[in-house]
Amino acid sequence: MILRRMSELYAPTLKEAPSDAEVISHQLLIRAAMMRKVAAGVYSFLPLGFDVLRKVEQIVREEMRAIGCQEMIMSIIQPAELWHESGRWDVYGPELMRFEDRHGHGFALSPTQEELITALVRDELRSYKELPKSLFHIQWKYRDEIRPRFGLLRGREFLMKDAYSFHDTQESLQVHYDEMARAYGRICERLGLEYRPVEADSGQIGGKVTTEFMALAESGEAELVYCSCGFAANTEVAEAKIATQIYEVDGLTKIHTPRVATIAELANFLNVSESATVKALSGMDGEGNIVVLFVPGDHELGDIKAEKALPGFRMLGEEEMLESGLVKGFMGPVGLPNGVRVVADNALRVLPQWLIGANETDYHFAGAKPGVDFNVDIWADLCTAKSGDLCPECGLPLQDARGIEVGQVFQLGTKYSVSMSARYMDEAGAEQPFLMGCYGWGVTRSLAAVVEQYNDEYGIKWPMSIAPAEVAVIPLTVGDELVELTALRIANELLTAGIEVVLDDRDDRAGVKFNDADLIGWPYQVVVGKRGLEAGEVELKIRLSGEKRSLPLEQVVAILVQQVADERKKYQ
RNA sequence: CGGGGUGUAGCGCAGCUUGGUAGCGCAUCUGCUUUGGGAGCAGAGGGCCGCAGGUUCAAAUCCUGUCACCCCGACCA
Repeated sequence: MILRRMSELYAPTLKEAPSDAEVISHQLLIRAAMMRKVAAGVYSFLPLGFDVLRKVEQIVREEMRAIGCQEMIMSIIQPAELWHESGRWDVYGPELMRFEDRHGHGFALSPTQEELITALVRDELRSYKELPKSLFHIQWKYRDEIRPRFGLLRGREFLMKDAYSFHDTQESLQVHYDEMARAYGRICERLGLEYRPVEADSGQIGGKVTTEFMALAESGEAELVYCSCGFAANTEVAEAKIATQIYEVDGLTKIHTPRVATIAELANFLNVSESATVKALSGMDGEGNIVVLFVPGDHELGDIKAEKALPGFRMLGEEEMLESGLVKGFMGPVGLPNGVRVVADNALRVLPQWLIGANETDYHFAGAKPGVDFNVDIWADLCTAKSGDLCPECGLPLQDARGIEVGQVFQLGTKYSVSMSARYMDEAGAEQPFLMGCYGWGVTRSLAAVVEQYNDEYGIKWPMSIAPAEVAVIPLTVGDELVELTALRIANELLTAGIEVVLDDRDDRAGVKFNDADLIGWPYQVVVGKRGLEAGEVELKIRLSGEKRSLPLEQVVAILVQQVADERKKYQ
């Protein structure tokens, strides 16, 4: 190894963050000279950021290889035919970045790699004897996001590890899926991430069984609920038990509620909690039927759940509501226009009387009884879960958190192998479609997630496992030969001991070096100054804990070697 | 895509209402001083005021278009 010198390093740090950087990881990665913006959602990595990126990548690589997943690399450029074959050229939508070559042939920049890998193996992976097989690569991905934002957290270009596995039995797929999930847990731990594996929706990728790995962070775009028993799920899919309250009256009672058109107003008007009310929403299912959905008043309809219950579902606009004879703000299940279907959330099954709109402006009903005053056509799980709802597994109240999705594992089943005719020959000589799994990990995103969790007012506090260097040696008092030589000697001895060192030999004032060291986030900082040397000491600062202590000059290298070794172990 | 906002030096911003020589802080360069928490003084360089039209004697400023970037966005219950 060669000693890295700050005087030669291209690391232009900034005092101020660019005005377009909103979240802390975006601001600090720019300020600490880790990266620079190229276009909306597109970034270049500078030397420091590149080193971090490579380290994250290496951890992911090691964990994949450790479970027998083989590394390869596939092209970013994919021919349109493959996407036509899987049917996703039309389905994937504008997020797919498309282009044509000079002959007018269509191509896409890969947003994911199911098509390419399936095409790659289908002709040559032919026998059950060769299964299972698991392959991965780490490659740039392109998704033309509607609104790129939050720096690396939602970019249009991002580095991703994606792995694909091929199996002949569900048991084999399950075994590998579980191995992957455990490997993902280890990656989180080696990156120092506080995380939770959560139940999730499989979205555009398809498939049924899936788990998301969430790095906990306030800036995260995903909401999740979790329980002390270990249950955790994305609020989009969590099947929480929702408690409702009864607003009890004697028989169906019409209440005059002038200008009380919202749940908050209704609860306030009758002085009851929102959970004692029932909320109505109007929409249209995929076949064009008008539907009215009912959920507990203190809950929100979940898009994904609505889509699951009523494929093709969408909300009605105001004009459509008028045309359908629905009364905005006062909808209810009693006295709906003919042909309107009633869909209700499962939580309302146990509510014997509903407090609900009367389908008449300025009126509500109390005591509306399902099965008596009206009928429910479909019961379904419709609500987005939230804190206070009860755990579906143990019944305790759930807590909520926000998270950054850093990885997701899927059991795809035969979705792509069927659509793309990828088959093997089984023991009986019959052709069968592969059972497939796919497993994504966001490399650039997890780098940002680490910064979201490891920062303070001064800058980044890298976990040692991915810091751009383990120790920074900082000579103060420029021009003092003893200081400079001592710092150089310490740096070289550390280097010889196999430690990654950077020497801040810049001709700058102490304040500049201290501030840059904290901003960049070197885990260990060794300060060599004239004052300390006169007492035979140098100072060690540990960025993560903020601890500072003086060390005898002759012992500093030995102590650091031990400390670094201990710190490394925490991330193995 | 709809709504809102912003484009002026590498970065952060003022100037625009009321048209009249392009400004400030940081950064950069030179010199001197300074040197344990983002130095001081003196000097210097750096601008297609996003782009294209238009109005005007005159446009960073007013008008039209366009591009880029940023923020918000089912919500009737």
